[in-house]
Amino acid sequence: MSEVILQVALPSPLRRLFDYRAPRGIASEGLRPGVRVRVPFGRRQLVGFVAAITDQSTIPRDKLKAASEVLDIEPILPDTLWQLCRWTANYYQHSLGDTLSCALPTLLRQGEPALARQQLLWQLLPGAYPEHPAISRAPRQKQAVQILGQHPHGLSHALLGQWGLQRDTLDTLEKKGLVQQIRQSPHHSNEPLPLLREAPLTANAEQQAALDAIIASKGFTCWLLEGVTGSGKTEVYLQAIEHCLRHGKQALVLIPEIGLTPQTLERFRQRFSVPVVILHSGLNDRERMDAWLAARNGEVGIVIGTRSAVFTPLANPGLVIIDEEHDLSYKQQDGLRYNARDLAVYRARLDNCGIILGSATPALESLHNADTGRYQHLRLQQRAGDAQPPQMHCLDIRSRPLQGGLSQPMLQAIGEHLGKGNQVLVFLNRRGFAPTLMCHDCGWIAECSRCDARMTVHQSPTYLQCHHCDSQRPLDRHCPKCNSEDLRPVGAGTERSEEHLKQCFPHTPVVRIDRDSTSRKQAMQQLLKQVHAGGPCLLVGTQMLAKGHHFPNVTLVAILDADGGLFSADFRGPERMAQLITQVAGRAGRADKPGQVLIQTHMADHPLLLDLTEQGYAAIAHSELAARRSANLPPFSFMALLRAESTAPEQVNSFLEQASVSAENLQASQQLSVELLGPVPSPMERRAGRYRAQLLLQANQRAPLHNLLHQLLPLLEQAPQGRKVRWSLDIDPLDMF
DNA sequence: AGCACGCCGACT
DNA sequence: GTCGGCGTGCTC
Repeated sequence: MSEVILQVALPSPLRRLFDYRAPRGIASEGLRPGVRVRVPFGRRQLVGFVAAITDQSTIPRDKLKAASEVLDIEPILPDTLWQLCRWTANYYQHSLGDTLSCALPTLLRQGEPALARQQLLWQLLPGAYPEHPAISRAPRQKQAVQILGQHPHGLSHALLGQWGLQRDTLDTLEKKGLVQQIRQSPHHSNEPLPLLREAPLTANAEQQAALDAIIASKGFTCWLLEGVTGSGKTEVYLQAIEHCLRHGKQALVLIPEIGLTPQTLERFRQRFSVPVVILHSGLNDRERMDAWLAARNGEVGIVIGTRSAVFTPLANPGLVIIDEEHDLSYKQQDGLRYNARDLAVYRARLDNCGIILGSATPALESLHNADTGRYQHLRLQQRAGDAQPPQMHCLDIRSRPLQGGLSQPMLQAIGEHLGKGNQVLVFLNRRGFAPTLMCHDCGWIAECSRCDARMTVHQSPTYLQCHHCDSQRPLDRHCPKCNSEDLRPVGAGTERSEEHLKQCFPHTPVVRIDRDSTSRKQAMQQLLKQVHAGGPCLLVGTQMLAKGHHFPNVTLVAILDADGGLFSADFRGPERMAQLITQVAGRAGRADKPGQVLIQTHMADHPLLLDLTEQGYAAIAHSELAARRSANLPPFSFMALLRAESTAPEQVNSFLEQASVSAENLQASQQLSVELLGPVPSPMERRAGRYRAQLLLQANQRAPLHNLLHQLLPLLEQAPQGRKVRWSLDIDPLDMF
């Protein structure tokens, strides 16, 4: 007589399964892979996932515990999503249980039943009408019947309350047999609604060509929709979604973190009358679970969300859209370090549906995939309404004095645009007043005590802040080295540019948009109100300004510092710089007000800047890809980064050395196809009081890299050195810090 | 990761 | 005398 053994994936960093006996009194037929179980684990109870069911275990009988509870009748995830999670855990070398937990909303992770909260709705029964004799002398009841007659799907108490209708009115009607109460999940709709609330816009030739391609295809296809700013990518998304909905399928839309602007969402809700759920940070646990279940049960047509929404289950998946696919916020930077864009492509493959990656500045990885035919390349090069692309020029600031980060010619250009009643956007990717506080007598620089970094000067209130660990302290009054009192802020951040612009243009409102000025909720919307009013004004801000918003009255974009990207230690520096400048440039102008972009630089003849200003992003992307090819960098090779940190630098080194030796030994028996670079200290060796170093693994093919990692990770988990440091593995790292 | 067990310093 | 520091080991 064989026994039923459950192999359970648990929310723990341990990358293995744990065997349990079936709970007592549970028929084994009720147990299927994918159901949640509550199990005793050490001294606590955990919610795990049945990964497999067998009849034997390598664990001695007396050590096997019985699961305490089966939490689901059906597997909690549809099959393709279950497969996606398994693939994710394997690809990112992460515990399966942890991965599955990441994919579930908090309440389900904690073992709540997978049931949406039911809401009670009042509905008319047949035969109820306002002139019914039973209510002829009851105006309240008459009103209720009238209102309910207009809402055949039913109305909740809360909504009826808005008309001033009380519970007892409805109770009386129920007794008279005119209304009934029904239970329903909040997203449920029981009658087909008209699909569209608003007619689609007329697509131009390019948009139509893209749509034709998307609509014509069946099954899995990945499209790279490369559309310059203002070319109407969103309209293509909307019409592609419409097509998907018409076939009774659901659409999943991923947007970058900062892209969650009310404007974007409003556009979806305005166009479609089908239920749309938006998974945003404002939802509480219950609302999140309800939305998740509604998506899984096929009750909503469209799901919109950020990175983590890639794990939202859909009953009828039909289309996936990744907006601004190059955006870095699709990569999770801790724990399970997945890239939602890459996972979404794999998910679409599993679901056998289409996926659109949209961007004005596609990632080089995506362009390469389009070049090699893995993705279908669709281009939108025309701006709506015949608007001209902005004219870009470099402003050589070598040996020119800067005030508040601004050169004289830049100030002059700003003055000219303001003089014509237009708005100007000043972009500086550095918040605070000044990036450095320096002693004018001896050259001492204020540094962070916990990081290898300089303190940033902030003003009103005045203090020093480290932008790497957030530590703060008051400004020094004397130089600690030479006791001089002549300490000066050097360089300019957004606060200083704002201050200087206010002095230069005292009659023009200056609006600063950065993390500091928008930390309060709604502060951003408040600040932007003035800008959208349309009068002359100056906008100063960091990359927060580069995303999501459009400023039709801005005719000049002033980029104060383009040099950062040219010197960057990271090989992706130029790509990032080109994307950022192109994105900021795209914020400006409209058909009757063409935009101008001025870029301050010390390297006006740098080929990268020349290419960008004269030929645009596509040209840069091409030459950068060529450079990556010859340097054998991604996307022409594949990387994994093993990072370690600890307060004790020698333990960091000893762990990574051990890892390096293990990796070499593993390779000695095979061929040496994975290159090991390091261990080396991280570019910023000390951060928040911890020493950091890394070992880079690089290979020309994915397979050997992953084979090696597969064997290496168990060794690292066992290594005694690993217990003393914090370490993590980043597959396909996007930044090297 | 938790959570316990276990063996050495400053405190009511 | 105890409370508590975090090293080490285990979780089916």
